Amino acid sequence: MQKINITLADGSIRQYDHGVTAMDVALSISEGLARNVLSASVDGEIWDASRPIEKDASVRLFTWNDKEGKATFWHSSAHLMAEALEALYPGIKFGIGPAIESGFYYDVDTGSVTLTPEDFPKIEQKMLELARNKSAYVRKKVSKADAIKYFTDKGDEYKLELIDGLEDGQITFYTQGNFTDLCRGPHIPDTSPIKATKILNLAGAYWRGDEKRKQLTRIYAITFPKAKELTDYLEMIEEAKKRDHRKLGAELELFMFSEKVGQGLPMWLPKGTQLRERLQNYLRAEQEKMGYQMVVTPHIGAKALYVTSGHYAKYGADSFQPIKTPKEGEEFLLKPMNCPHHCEIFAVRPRSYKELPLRIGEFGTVYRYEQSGELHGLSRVRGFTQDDAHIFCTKDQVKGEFLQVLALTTKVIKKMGFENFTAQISLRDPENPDKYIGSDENWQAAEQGIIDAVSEFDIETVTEYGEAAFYGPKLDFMIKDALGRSWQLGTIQVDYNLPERFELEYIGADNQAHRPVMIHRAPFGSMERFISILIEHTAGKFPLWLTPDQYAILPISDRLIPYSEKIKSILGQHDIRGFIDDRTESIGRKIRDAELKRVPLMLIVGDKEAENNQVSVRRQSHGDIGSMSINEFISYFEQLLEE
RNA sequence: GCCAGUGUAGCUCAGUUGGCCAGAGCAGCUGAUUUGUAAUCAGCUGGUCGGGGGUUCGAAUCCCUCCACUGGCUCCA
Repeated sequence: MQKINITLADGSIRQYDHGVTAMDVALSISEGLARNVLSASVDGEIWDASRPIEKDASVRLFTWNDKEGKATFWHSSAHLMAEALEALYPGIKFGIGPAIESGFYYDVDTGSVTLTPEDFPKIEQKMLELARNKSAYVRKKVSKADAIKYFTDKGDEYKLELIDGLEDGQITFYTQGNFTDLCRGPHIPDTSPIKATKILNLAGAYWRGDEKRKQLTRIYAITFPKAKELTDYLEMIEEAKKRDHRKLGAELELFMFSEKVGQGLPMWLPKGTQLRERLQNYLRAEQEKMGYQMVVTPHIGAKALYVTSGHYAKYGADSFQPIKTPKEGEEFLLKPMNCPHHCEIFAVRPRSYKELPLRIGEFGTVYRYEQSGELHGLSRVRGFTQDDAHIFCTKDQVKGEFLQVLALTTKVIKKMGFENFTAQISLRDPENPDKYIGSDENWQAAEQGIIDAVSEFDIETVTEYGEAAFYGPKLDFMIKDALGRSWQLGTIQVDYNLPERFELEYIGADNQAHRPVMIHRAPFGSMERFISILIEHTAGKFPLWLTPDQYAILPISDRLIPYSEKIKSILGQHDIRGFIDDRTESIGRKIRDAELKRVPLMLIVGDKEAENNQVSVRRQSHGDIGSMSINEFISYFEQLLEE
């Protein structure tokens, strides 16, 4: 028997018989490992653990603890769900059924039947019942003709369309139990590890993502190898619901919406406004240290401005339509972007190279028409404020400026308590050049500028093609919140195009006119979206420096109100802000309400404290800290502020 | 915008197959209580049941339509 060399993840090389499977390899290492292997990669390609390896290869084994192992597990679960659906709803047709970040979905055409959440338990039961059969996932190569015949007989036009796009000789089917699917694989060895399952929700999804085509029913679900993991997952979902910024925003009176004002138009209540302005003040101060200058521009601009910038051609039809002056009929647009205004500020007078880089910042409120179905709390709205700035610089300065923005952004994100973040480099889609404006040379220069700058900065990056803005490539910051969910935050964009469109120039040292480069950047992205993420990340327990009320003084009885006022005034002199709960309520009640309002520090004052010039300190979600003098409290506070 | 779902008091929710003046808790108001580390007690106020139209002797309940919200899809300068 011919032998082949298998290189394992730890770099060791072992010899096996020709045709060995990853499962055999695992078994040769340990039985426990073999039990847990879900899939493998062979020379970087994800394979079934049961697929024979026919040449020297480097093999990695994936279990539930690997991202790849989970993906295989969920993909196989999608097939299991499909089998269950076919058993319960004969004639059902299938679109695609991939694994996603948490779980999987299958797009199905149920014909005349409409699925509802009441159907979920029976689908779940059927899945578990089928899983217990320990059906193997069997891979089979099929010819294109046979594949077409199979799905023609079955009457599944979606699969036929998928097959149409595949090459003969590359088509594989997978069968488990009574269900056969067109599938590239890989799959887990058999259905038995699928021990817990939950159908999560239903949604409409266009076939192949095309809104002109038929809408299928997308069934989202998740499965686990252990029942406990499902319970934990469902608890996490519950926790996420509790932290939902729409719920907390209303409870903490941060912001509101009103039907009368209009969809997607948030209004900031006093507490939310405090929070937001504190964030802005912080960012403004950081930016001013870095040489930014603030400006203010109007909320509307002449239509011609956006024709010049190219935004009108690109988005005009899908925007709020122009408003007109009553007599002259001149057209103005609600400002969807600040950059054209800032370009005009640059052009206010001839600029010298000595002024560059010129960093123009604005907390600019913009209005964008978002489709009604897109609106979501504060994270997707029609009127929002960007923490925007545009840096006008020379080509030689781009890298340095980009690095400065990277430094600013990471500093700000860390200050907000996010530890876990990565950068996504968003480049052009090489297959769709028409989506973009500007010359190839400019794009190349801009893309290379980003890549060069980021390579010098210590940050984990991923590159995505087709995610660039229409006028230039971007670097987007992705953060992970306390529940492990990913969010896109701020962005940095290098732009050679707008300066050209606005014919911006500066006079160089050579006394010649040159075109500046523009960097667009917004560390938070928008105040609205950022605050929505911050609320969910902190569950409403904002950092002490940022929170609207830092303390609540809770007098035990009404006669302690004068003493409470004295404390409040002393704390005010130290820039410590808060309020007195002067209601005639029990102390238990006042504590409960302050806890629910997420007030970080509660100062309970009774006769004892008043006699000794003390306060009894209680920390939100920590409990009783003990009594201390007012000065001691101030140092305690300042110490907490440092943390 | 599309698919599915939801819409009862400021909030959370009850309201059997259509049938007396639509209910509760919390919040609010009034009064009493002056309280020691997560809800003091009592009374009261509050709803054209999302808007409009229809079916019916009778609609919160059934139908149509519009609006908003929720979960997705598509989109995101």
